Amino acid sequence: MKATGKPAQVHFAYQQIADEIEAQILRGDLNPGDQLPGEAELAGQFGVTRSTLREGLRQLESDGLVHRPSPRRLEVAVPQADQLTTRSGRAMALMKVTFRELWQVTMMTEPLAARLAAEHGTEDEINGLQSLHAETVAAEGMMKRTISLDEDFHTRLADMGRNRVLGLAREPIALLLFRGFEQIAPFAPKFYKRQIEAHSNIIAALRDRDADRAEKWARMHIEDFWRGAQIAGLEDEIALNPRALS
Amino acid sequence: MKATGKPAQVHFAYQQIADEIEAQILRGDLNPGDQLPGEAELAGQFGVTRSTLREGLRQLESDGLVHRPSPRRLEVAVPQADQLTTRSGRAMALMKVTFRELWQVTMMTEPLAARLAAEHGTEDEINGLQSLHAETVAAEGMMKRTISLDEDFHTRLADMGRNRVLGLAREPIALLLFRGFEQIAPFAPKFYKRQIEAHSNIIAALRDRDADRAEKWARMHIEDFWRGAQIAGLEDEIALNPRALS
DNA sequence: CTTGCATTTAGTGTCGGACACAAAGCCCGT
DNA sequence: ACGGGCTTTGTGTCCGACACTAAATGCAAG
Repeated sequence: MKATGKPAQVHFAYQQIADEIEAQILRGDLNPGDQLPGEAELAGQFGVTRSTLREGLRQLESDGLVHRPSPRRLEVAVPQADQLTTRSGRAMALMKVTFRELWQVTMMTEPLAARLAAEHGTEDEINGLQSLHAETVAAEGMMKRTISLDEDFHTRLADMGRNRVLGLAREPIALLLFRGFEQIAPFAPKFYKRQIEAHSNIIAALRDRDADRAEKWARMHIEDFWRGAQIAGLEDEIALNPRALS
Repeated sequence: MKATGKPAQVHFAYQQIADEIEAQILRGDLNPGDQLPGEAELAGQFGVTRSTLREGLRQLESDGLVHRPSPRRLEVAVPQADQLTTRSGRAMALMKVTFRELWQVTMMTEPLAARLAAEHGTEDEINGLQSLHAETVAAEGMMKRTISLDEDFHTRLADMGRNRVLGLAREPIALLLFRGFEQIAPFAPKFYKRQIEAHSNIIAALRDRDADRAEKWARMHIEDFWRGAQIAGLEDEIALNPRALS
């Protein structure tokens, strides 16, 4: 039976500072884009030295709650996905998650992304996807380029669904999984073609606003990927490549 | 076209320190549990002052890569979920995501969690879930307690599936969504009973190792939740309560 | 020789002051 | 009015210092 909020250990000054500013941001007293006073002034406000205050700021900065557009300006940051993506990616890397775990989840996220994209994607976005797909076709056989384009394709597809929660959740997972293509491509060269087929079918389904078909093809696409992983014997291999993050 | 790794801006000493130690951890030169030297020694190693080094440490600490079990001991941390959960939760809060977005994703994660739990959960875990469920039944009508127990139920269910990726991805989302029960309960008192029914059916399915049935009941459970949200008119409301995080 | 307590010691958290360097603002001569 | 040089302001880094506490050590009693 734990209470709602737990202030817990707050002896340390730098921690209190970070917590206080964080609270102000969450509470809405400070809004993304707002500029904060200089370090000297802030330090004065909180009654600590600059050194101490700076430690608190570092923490907020690395939490992505504030950032410095120029060294001169310290402002409240708008949370950005890639920030979280690296964090989760690192965590999963350290946890040594397997391809199986990544795949099980991706089997849900990508079909959902495709479905939502079919429902909400605009004409322009579909056209953008189409031209991206053209690049992919042209890059057949070029592994690294294909991976990069594939990541891009799926990320854009997810963005089209107008669901930021899905975008946030799937990005780090999909990234890690798709990167595994590097290890399966040598075993299954024909997967280039199957990927191209799947992508173009997804695009066609989007054009028809056929959510079911989009979802189905996305599912088949990811299933295909799994077959490749099986051929390469990766099912329970650890999915990284720590230096892939850096 | 972006290259793979981008070291980018690294003029700042504290940043370089954080990056270097992070790299050592990711690379495996430092493993979770390893103790690091004292600040003075580290500062000497990197050729900076303690103040500067400390700023780097703060950053690593807030990244969850190192932590202090006692103020005296600084060691490489094992990445823990709740760390990421607060981060993502905060991000979604600031993004002002809607219940709809949360629900759409949860409609995928919880059924998958139930399915995997049916496949991999141990007898002990199922019993644990059962007694948790008993508490929930006893708490019928007590909103806050019910919410807390519900969160716990679903988290445990997810843990049973032996998929850490799913656990990581769903936790912050489910937390935010379920907390919305606080706003729907007043409108739909009968949902206490429906929740109890769903949970006990899920448990029964787990006992029978019936993945399909477990998945189905989980889906119905979340659908029910959505109906409640509709009754309360929350569909496109912002899902928080910033102080729910604290 | 082991155990319990007091003491030393090492290390963290915080302070205050200081300086170089860069950007933002200001001033002035043409 | 305008551009270039000067001043101001603020960050990044350094240095030295001190209180407080937890770990290590030494000492005394069993």
